[in-house]
Amino acid sequence: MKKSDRTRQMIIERSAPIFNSKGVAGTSISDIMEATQLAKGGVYGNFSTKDDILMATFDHIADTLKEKLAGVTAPEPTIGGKFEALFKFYSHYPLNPFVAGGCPILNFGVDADDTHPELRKRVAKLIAYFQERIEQLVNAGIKRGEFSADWDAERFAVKMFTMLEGATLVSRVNNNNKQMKTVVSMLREEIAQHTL
Amino acid sequence: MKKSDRTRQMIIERSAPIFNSKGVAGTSISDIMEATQLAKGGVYGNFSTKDDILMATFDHIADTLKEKLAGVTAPEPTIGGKFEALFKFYSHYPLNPFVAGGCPILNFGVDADDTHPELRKRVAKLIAYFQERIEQLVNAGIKRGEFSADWDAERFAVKMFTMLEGATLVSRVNNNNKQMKTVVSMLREEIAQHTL
DNA sequence: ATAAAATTAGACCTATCGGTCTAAAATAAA
DNA sequence: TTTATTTTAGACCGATAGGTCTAATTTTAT
Repeated sequence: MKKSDRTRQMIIERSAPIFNSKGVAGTSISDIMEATQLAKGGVYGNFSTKDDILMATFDHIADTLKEKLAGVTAPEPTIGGKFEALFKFYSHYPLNPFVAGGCPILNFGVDADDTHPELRKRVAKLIAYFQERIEQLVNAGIKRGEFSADWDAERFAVKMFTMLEGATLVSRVNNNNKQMKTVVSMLREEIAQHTL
Repeated sequence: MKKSDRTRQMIIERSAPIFNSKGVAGTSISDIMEATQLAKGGVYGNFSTKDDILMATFDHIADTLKEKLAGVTAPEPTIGGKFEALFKFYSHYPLNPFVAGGCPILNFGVDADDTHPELRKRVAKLIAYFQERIEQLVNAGIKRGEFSADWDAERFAVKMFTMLEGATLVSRVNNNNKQMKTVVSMLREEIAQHTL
């Protein structure tokens, strides 16, 4: 592996928490220079524009999110267990996110919707990915005989995802995980109602 | 009323959609100069800093939101009717918000949580206000005999608020109200389940 | 109508923005 | 180890950022 590949990756990793905390417009190249301990030439030798860094960073964050959440559910043998693992994790997610600054879907989604069509599309794809995973989980649970067959997986995916994102917003603004815990407990109930 | 009061108000009103769309860091004084057709002196004669404009603008947006939502529910005599009016309204809210740029709670909340403690607190107050209003609505419905007495108003307020905010995020990122409509239909069901 | 007060235009200030470029330094190939 | 290549530092660029200040204009009160 070439040196520049490692440097590129280092820049991406250190830019992630900055973009995620301060937003796209709020993040400057000098923020990135400081975080990476590189001079301007070091940064622009690996990326052509700030937007180039942004997009590469978002893609990296998206991959990280997918991996980490897969890691949360993977050890559990049952679908119910996988949901429970997700809930345990989400209970403290708003104040302990993977990437400093909170949920990247929330942050980049809000940032991009009026200002950056290409980024907006990538956030949309990431949302679709997570909602599909929830849906697949429910359907797998039905097939395995854990959940009742009449449960509407798509609607539950929408409910769970919107509640978790909304609770992340509220919990971060309140600097307090209380409402996320309330949301998780309600989602748990809903799963229990459909568990055979 | 003094001239400066009117000018101040005009600056606030025209700054609102800019801050709400482009974010705090993404909004420049020259954006505000262009929107108000004022020169620099005209802006800084009425506000001392950009942050001063921001805070006054947020307070104005908060008042607008409270008034507009009160206006949606006011004409309905029953609590069920008030919820139904809210749902009708929210069904197309993400792509037709009061203030251009989407839901200010979402936008300013995400913007402020890591960067602006004072603004963060004001967003928290606004969230609390809306959640309390939902709670009061449920409790009023119980007292009026519309809803079953065992319904937990506080938990429903958290569920409804987080779902609506999450659905606003998703709908704006998708540029499509579909998931908001799904969320509204699920909230309708939940209300129906508690309606006597 | 006039004088006093409030308001505004716009030149100006320094700092920082994103980005370019070249010479030096570090790396990789021979 | 020498050479060719890649990578980096940092001076430099024009544009724009937020903010100040003064002279001129507009409002308001008399």
